[in-house]
Amino acid sequence: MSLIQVSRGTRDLLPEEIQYWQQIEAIAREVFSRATYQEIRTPIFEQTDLFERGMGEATDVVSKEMYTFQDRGDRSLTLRPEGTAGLVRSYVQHNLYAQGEIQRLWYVGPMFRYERPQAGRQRQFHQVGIEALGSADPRADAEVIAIAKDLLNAIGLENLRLEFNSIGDRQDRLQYREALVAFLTPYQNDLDPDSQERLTRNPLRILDTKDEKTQDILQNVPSIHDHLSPSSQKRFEQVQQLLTDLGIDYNINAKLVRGLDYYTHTVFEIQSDDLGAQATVCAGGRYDGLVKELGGPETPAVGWASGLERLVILMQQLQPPTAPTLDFYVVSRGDRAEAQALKVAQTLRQLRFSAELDLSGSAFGKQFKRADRKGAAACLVLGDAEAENLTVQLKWLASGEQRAIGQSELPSLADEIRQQIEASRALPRVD
RNA sequence: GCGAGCGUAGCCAAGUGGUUAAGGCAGAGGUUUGUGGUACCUCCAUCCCGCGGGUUCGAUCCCCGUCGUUCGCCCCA
Repeated sequence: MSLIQVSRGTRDLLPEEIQYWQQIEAIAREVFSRATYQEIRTPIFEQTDLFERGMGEATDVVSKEMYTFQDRGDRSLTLRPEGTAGLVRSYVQHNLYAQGEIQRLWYVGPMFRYERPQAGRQRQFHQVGIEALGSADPRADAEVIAIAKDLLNAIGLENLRLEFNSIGDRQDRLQYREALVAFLTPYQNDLDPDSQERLTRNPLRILDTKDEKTQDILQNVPSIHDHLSPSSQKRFEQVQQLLTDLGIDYNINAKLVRGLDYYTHTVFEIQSDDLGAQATVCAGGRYDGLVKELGGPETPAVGWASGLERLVILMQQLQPPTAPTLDFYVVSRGDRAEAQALKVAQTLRQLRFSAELDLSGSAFGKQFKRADRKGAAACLVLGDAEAENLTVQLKWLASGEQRAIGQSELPSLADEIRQQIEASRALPRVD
């Protein structure tokens, strides 16, 4: 037997887990809309060029992690590895910049990277993110960070660290890059192999290596902060002040750089200790050059993305899954009764009760056993006698009390029954 | 792409180079053919221990490969 299973690095979200996803999505919607961010949905695949230009061809994501394919028209398409590039493409394509000085947008959806799966990392994974396009105001930086924190707190996560840094503008970074290479070149042969490779390709990335020997060498490395222009330095300080004013704790991390080329000035990560090796639950920063790079007008922007799988892992550590509540379990036996039971179940649902219909046709005893296991508040019972006179037995499972009511009485009794359901949930069961 | 561990029923899980591969949960049926939660009984891997190949008289157990998975590296959310 060769059963077809999910592809490597993808997985099914089964009902037991999905409640966490729905909870996060609901909270995100609420938090974002309160901050006047609007949802945007863009395609899951885009032209490959978009990501190459947007994220930088030398980045790992672009150079080795993209799901790229030719379609039947021989176009090179790529499953989006992140959300920002597509969102900015849409912003430019639809001239959203013409509609106002700032666009606040959010998105959620699947992203794809060809990587080796491990804890908190899938090939198809999901991100939720926000972007504020059109403002260079440091308050925009602080706002998006504050919203990230609001979201994570609303989900119930604590013990998170905000790592914060400025990597300046292009000029600052070019200068710093030279200084960095000048500093590291004498140690070239002592660096770990990856870092040696990066020395020519992307020296800033050496800073956040986990290799201990390389980190030792980096003890006295020149700081990016000494290479920020006065205006970059000022921005950096302003954002810090705003965060402090908001009561948001942060840790300035001069070695925090990010993997994508488009970042400028503010970069940050929010990390958790409870995730194994993949500590980052939310990351982002400012990207003042990206809109122009993708053919739009010079437009400053700032945003972040958060990995839903990682948020779900943390949530599952905090709250046990909750079973859905059930108002009614509809029990029936006999041809006429069974037919009426379906109608009764539909009536209950139209009256906005939850109701499960037992379809087994097994003995009443079995059906009650199931009702009990499902945690129903009450049963409606139909047998031959009830079918005959169009009644139904209403039985409360906690107390065992039972009375006959007419099937047509259900609508007029709905409010009373609803109150009793509330009450019965609060009561311990009677033996 | 690299390294290490793991792969026995729907789930958890014991086990052995050789007759019927423990146990638990879940599930089905029954004791209780119109009334539930406990208890008890029965059933639930008999081309079979991920798949393919090898060693062996004989492999679920040893070896190789492969796929999957877990954790880590790289990188990232």
